[in-house]
Amino acid sequence: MTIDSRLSWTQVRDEIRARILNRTYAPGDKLPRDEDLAQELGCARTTVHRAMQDLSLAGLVERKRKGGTRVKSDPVTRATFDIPITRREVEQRGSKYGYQLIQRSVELTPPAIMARFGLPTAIKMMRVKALHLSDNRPFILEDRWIDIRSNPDILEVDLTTQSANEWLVLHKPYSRLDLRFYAMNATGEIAKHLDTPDTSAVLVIERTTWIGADPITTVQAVTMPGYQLSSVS
Amino acid sequence: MTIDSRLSWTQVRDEIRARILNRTYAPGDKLPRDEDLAQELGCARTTVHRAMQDLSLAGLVERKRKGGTRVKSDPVTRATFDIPITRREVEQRGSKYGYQLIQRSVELTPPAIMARFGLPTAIKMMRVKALHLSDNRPFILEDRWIDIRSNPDILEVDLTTQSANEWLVLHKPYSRLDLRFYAMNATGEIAKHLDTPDTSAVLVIERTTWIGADPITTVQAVTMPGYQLSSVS
DNA sequence: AAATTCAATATGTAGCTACATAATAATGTC
DNA sequence: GACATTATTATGTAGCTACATATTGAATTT
Repeated sequence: MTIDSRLSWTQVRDEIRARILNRTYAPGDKLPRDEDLAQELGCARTTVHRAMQDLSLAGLVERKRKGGTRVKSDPVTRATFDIPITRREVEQRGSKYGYQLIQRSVELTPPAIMARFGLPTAIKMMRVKALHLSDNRPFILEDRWIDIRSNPDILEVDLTTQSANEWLVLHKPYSRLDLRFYAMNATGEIAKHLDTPDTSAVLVIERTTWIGADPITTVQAVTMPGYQLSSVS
Repeated sequence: MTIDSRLSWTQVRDEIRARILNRTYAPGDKLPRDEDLAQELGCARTTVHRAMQDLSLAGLVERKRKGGTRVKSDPVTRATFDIPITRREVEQRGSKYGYQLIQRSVELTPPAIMARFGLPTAIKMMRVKALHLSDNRPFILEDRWIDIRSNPDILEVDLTTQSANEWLVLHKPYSRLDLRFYAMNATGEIAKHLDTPDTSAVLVIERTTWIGADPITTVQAVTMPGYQLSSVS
């Protein structure tokens, strides 16, 4: 867009955002209709619409058909995070990637895993424990459960050389994702695999995916001490 | 849109996504031009454009003017997180919110804080340590630095009753945000304030904001043991 | 008065045109 | 051949029209 021509949708968005932070439109208030704002700012309704969509995505406003647009009463900081494939993450840091399969079995899901998927009863799933290495040092320890009903082909994959992480991300689309982060003290077995002192604090990434209503996989990825996650710019 | 009429942009997006996961368009491949895809799928270029924008935002493809669209070679899991104002977070869990100011001073920024902002030299900033309580139990301990050049009015705010967290979020817009999560062992002073055994693992949220190139504030928020962050659906 | 129906309304979506912009490819000049 | 200039091309943006859809609120019926 040209600077001195009409307003671009980003400019409109910034103007509205400024007004919200100005208290011109206070938290909980109803904003003017798109069309009125468009007329006031001298642009088309589509432009205001685009701006509003962005603000809505950013969590600043809430829109409802007919109901109009209102400023969210409790502002939140919304940020995006990228969780790359572990191999790529290691390689992008300029380190050598390594992978070790620790365990591969078929087991009945314990209650904790059923809870993650929201399953009412226990079923048999494939369980894979593996260690990702960076320059031959432990990097991430993963404990994964895979639903063999929705992914029977995983049984054919050679998991001694290829990580289930990578195979699933590349071959299994998901429609729903739950990601959560928390801290824990590395206990006996985990501390041993990560080669770290007992009770050292580690960041855990828990990732569960479904396709439709069917579970695909859930992983608990325990990162090495000092690991840090940062938002995408 | 009507089901049996033309394709909606979400349908187009899903179709393209399916093809990417199908390996019809493999990682690194160049996708057809928007216009060609539009013709093939029987919709307008704008519709394909919208779909592509979404896929680009989701991190699945990369677009460049003239260069066209290509499938990102290393797929990532992208998720969004909301960091609410602490008071709201506590209240939404149905607990009573409490707040205690621990320290309020003006100090020269140590190297660690300069690094967070990318400052070349040390400057004087306001430092605020405070404890957020949930049902009278420690919930989050924050150690905050505020640039008094860009926020002189913070000096007038009574921080014994109102948290700087809330005041800043409500009154200070930011143009750039850096969020990072990591785990640490609660040390002496932190463990004491959080009323938790020494060395227990805690999740730390570090949040730094700028307006333009100017620093606004940076916080290290140490959460209580067991705290968990989860992605928005 | 309660329930149902229906009209009004604000946002959501699709398609079209026109032009802007950035990156590449082709061309011309020295 | 190296460099600068220009044309080409694919995506990005803005505006318009038309219609879809959800929700509110008024009108109507029971």
